[in-house]
Amino acid sequence: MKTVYERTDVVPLLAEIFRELGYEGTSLSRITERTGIGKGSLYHFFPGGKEEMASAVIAEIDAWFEHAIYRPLRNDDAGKAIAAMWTNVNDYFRSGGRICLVGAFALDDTRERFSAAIGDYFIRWIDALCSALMRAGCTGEKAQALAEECVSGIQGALVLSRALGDKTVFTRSLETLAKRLDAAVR
Amino acid sequence: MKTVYERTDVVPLLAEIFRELGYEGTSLSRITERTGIGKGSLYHFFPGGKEEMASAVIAEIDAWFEHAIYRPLRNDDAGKAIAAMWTNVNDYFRSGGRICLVGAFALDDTRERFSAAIGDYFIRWIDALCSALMRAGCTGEKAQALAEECVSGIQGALVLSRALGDKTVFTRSLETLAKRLDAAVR
DNA sequence: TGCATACTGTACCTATCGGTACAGAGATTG
DNA sequence: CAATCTCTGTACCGATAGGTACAGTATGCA
Repeated sequence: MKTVYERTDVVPLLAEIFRELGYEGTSLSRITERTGIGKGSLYHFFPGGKEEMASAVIAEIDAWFEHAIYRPLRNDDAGKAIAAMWTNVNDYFRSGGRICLVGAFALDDTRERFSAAIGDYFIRWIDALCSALMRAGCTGEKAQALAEECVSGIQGALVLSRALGDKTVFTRSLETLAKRLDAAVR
Repeated sequence: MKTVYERTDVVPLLAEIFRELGYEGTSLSRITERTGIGKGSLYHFFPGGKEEMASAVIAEIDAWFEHAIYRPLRNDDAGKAIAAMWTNVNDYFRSGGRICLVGAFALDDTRERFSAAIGDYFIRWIDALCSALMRAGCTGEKAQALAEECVSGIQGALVLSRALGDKTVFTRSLETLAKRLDAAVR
């Protein structure tokens, strides 16, 4: 028996590996070892090699956030979209058990390879949240500051909860941030 | 002419390289390329190889924070120590131009190698800040939450400012956090 | 001055890195 | 059924990884 993959199947598997090992820490042999997918298949789907694999992963993550978080924040009822953001973020990051690939890539030299996509991911998150906050009654300045603080706070919470090996740090941080938005809006 | 190093001279040079390239991204040849220090010297100072180099770097960073930030927070006048923390943090991280090596190591698999030291660095920071806040009049619960929020917030600000390539994100975040502590204390 | 110690450069080792080439297997289509 | 297209496994490539061995050069101290 022999498993046949499509590109679509492979990207999420790659995502988990890049997330855990980082860009430099991810080797083709580790990918094969953990997924069973050989070089032949990998280079068939991603002729650009490792860099294209990571690019595809970032693009998929970006698309998920766009659909599940950014678009609702921009278009739907502000209060509901913000509430949905918190539950989606908590689920996506497995209550602190999963890190943010995009944030991790931003920290080291890997950033140079993907700086445009990395910047975009965060700027669009902040802009979308800012838009929701303004529709909910915040002034532009206040909304911008709060949005930045939330996105930054989520990243910090991921770092700290992983550093301490304590997921409750993440969930607690999320609650604090959510309350702060709530207080600013009502 | 020939430069002769001591271990003490080498550690800060290594620190900057690990910071920029990450643990996996740092190779011995890159170290030699950027410092002029050859393998002979490196393995003389660090017989345990790359892992011992990174360990030494973490230990030095930890010692710096202990001396410049944690100890004052625990022992000196609370208000002054907190104020000093903010300026020291801003200087140390070059207003967002430099990342936190310990936080970066926490994010990927590198964490497994240094988890004890990583956890320690953050737990001691939080404890020290918590102690200062309590001496300044906060209740234990409130102090703990604020301390966690500040340390986490600094990490998030580093991630976000680097992701956006915008140092003002970092300095602005620091100001917001500082004001929040100030408000809680007075 | 002589000797031990601290440091450095070079040559070399094996394992693995990312990447390429390509023939063959399976399914899809005419 | 034949031809085509998509996917896969294997064998390879040169380059570089981390690490070792060791002779040579400074340096500090008696």
